[in-house]
Amino acid sequence: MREGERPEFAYLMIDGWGCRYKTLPDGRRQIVAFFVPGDRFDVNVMAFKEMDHGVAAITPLKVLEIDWDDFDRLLDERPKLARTLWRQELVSVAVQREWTLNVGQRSALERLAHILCELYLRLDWGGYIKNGGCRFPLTQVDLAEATSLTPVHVNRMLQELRREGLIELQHRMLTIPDLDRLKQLAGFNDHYLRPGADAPALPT
Amino acid sequence: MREGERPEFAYLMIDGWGCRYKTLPDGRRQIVAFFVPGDRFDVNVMAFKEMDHGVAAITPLKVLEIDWDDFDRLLDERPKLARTLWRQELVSVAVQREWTLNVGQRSALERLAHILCELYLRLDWGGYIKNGGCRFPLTQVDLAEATSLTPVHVNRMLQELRREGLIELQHRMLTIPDLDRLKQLAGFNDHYLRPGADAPALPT
DNA sequence: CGAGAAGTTGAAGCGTGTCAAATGCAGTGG
DNA sequence: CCACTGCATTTGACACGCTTCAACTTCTCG
Repeated sequence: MREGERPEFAYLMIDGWGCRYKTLPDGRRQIVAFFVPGDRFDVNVMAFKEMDHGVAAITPLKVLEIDWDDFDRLLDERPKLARTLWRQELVSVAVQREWTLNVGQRSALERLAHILCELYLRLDWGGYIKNGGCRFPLTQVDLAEATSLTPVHVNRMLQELRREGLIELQHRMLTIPDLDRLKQLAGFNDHYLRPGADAPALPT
Repeated sequence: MREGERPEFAYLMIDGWGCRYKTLPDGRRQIVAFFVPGDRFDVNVMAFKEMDHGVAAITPLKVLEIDWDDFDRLLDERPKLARTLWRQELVSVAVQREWTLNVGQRSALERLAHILCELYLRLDWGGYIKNGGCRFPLTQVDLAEATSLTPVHVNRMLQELRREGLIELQHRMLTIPDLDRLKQLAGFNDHYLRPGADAPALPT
């Protein structure tokens, strides 16, 4: 799905790795979010006449296509659905704010550490961590576009993380031996990912 | 309102300038969003047990405080309200994505130009531009925290924008003589701010 | 009129980008 | 099974945009 397009359906991400991205007129490209397996659900709807960003698959992607009219009917039939979607979107904004902070204030090393922490936790909560490791299909170019660094520099920083024993990453497999140390380095706090089960305001 | 707190009420921004910000453990600070007069409405709700970010006033702020129970009741009574809030939040994410792009990919000069375009348009739509100018209470430090630059560098870039005749900014007043040229420089596109009145998906 | 906040200036340093080439790896066809 | 191809990763040398630090000036407001 490209920037500027008007999507024909609403989409619900079911499985696979993907990303949202934005580009500048001259081609500079920023990945602004990832989908990973295990994400509860990421609804992709159009609030605009044109998409303000693009969506790309990283691995083959399983998505649910929903007709706009059906979607609309669903919202009418299930009065609580809109609230749930709203709440979901509140989480999305929180994540996006964290990303703004990430590229804005953290050093190259911290940025990578932070993104790895986030992805790792999301995969973990979805049950995708086995023996402390997981599939990790992102290339260094992907990581570069998500962290606003050059692929060359991502490479060097990953080497440093490996040297420090903070990550093992090879052949599209990622292991994090000591997540707490990595969180520490990244200044990572999982607040922003977890809509508290105990938040009183927004019953689903 | 501080990061980590649990707000007692829901808040609706009515008037005045304010910002949302996030900080790192060592004090580095990022402004992740501004409120400006004329914004249709910005609801401040808690989706988390703790706030993932702080909110600060820049000018005196007029806000509506809403009791959580009242808010909840309101959501029940007005089935379409949740949809509206959802839609509103979709705009917020879009704006936040643009900010991620801004600090991630644009040069210092472009970043400033972009943020000025955004604020100027939002003020304009709210009817706050008179004779091509408006009150502009942000300091260079504020702009620095929003653009992830140092105040010193913001200063130099603002001078360059002035030298090029792209902005006039003094005594807390901002004028943009030729918005199109500034947009051009910034790579600005207002897609992300305007939920199309003609978007079919999300009737309010 | 005085004091603190905001804005301005210059010189020097550093984190990350740029460029260019080499190496490794996976899939494909002969 | 191996040569071939294209993409991903790695390495080194050098460049530059932005930061840092520190001092000075100008505003704002009690």
